[in-house]
Amino acid sequence: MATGMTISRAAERAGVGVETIRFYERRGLIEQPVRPRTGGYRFYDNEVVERIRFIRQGQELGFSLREIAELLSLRADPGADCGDVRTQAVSKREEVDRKIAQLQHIRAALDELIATCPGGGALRACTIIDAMAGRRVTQALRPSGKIARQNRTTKGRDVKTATFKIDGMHCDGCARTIEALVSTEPGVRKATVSFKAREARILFDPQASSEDQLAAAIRKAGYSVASQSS
Amino acid sequence: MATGMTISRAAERAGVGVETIRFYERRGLIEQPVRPRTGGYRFYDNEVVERIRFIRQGQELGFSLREIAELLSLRADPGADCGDVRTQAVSKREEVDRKIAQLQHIRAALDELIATCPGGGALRACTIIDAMAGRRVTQALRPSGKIARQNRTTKGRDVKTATFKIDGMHCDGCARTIEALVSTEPGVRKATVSFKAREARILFDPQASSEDQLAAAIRKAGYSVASQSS
DNA sequence: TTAGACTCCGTACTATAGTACGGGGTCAAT
DNA sequence: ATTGACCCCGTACTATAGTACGGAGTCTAA
Repeated sequence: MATGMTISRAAERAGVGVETIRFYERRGLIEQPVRPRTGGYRFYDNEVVERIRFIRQGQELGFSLREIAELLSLRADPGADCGDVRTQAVSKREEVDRKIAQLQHIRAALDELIATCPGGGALRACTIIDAMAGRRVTQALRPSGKIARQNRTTKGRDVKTATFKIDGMHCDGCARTIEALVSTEPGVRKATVSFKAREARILFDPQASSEDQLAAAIRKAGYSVASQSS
Repeated sequence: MATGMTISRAAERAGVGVETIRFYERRGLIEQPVRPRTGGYRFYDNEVVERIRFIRQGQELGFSLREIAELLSLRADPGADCGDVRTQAVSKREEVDRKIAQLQHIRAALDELIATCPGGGALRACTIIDAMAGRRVTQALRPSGKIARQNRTTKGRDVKTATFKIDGMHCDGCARTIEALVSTEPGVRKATVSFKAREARILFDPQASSEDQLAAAIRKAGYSVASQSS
């Protein structure tokens, strides 16, 4: 393989600009390249291209140039203090593991979002934040319904039914989303939302909540409540 | 749970500065907080704290504020076409997968470095670059059994399963990388790569692609395909 | 040997993501 | 009512990571 290329060729191969290579050189991220004489052109080999690619990759993964420099300077030389290098490498590995775990978290949240969106998914994950929180706080109120309605025998219970006309739903998934979200409001016994009828029917305890509160909860999610009747 | 705190409390909880919150607000990353009157103090709830934490996390993982805003705006609700949100979420998930694969790659390289270091053994992997390169270049072409079967689904669409033996993978990250890359090829329905079995199983439409094309895609990434079905 | 492409170097400029400042307003406790 | 801590807003400054510029030097092929 032709080892030896000008700066522009190396830049092209690594997918960066010429100036970027010079910049990395100044920052000490890549060593001073070979040069025929002082003032002559720099010459690069594939190793440097590899190194630059690694730098870019590291940046995409959220490492700063300083951190990348640290990674690059980890070398298993005889002569360098192995224990020290090892310690550093282990701590870097921990950081990498942390990042992987966080990404897996986000990935799972996206999965949930994808499952929720096109209608059919019954989970109440409207945004990634919800989806991420949902998987931290264990599913306390799954739409299984039984547990949610368990502790109602304490007081003499009034039960009221509110019917809202809702605009802004785009699919059955939206209806499911609203159901889930309304169900988290205090005092709500049952929520049935129909996408087709553009209507929400909510069974709730008027001592724990009110039509206004429920409507506000629905509006907060970005839907508009056109009319409310009890 | 105390819902309602001043900006400094929210900043403290989220682990950022007060100015940062105002900055995110200006950038539209967090919504305008509730305020008693115009000119009054902002009031935040835990949701916002959660959101800010998510932003910071995203940054540590190499997402820009713009990208994070995109992630945050993915919501299964009105205003946006559900199909579109889904598409975006899927593409974000792909990006997350790519990052995870790269990190697993780096992780494996660090492992190698750690393993190499303290022993006085042969030090072939001196730096991470070496360790990373080492897991791409391996070249051991040895033909083994080729398995391919043609399937006809109920719709009459041709679906073929190709199984490749792959050499050169050094960790699970490599397997994820190949999966991701093969999935971008036209006509590919599903790609499953096992690091342990050194095997790729690809479900594809033979009218849109071919075994040769798929194998070429894998080779292009630096792995070697030991056997390929026809 | 000369034109044209490429490279050298230092310096200046840009984008992103905050951080700091300062003159004033708000709030809760004394 | 006053004080002191906190907050408001706009603007200015900083760090990181490049990018661009421009005049001069280098290479190479005709």
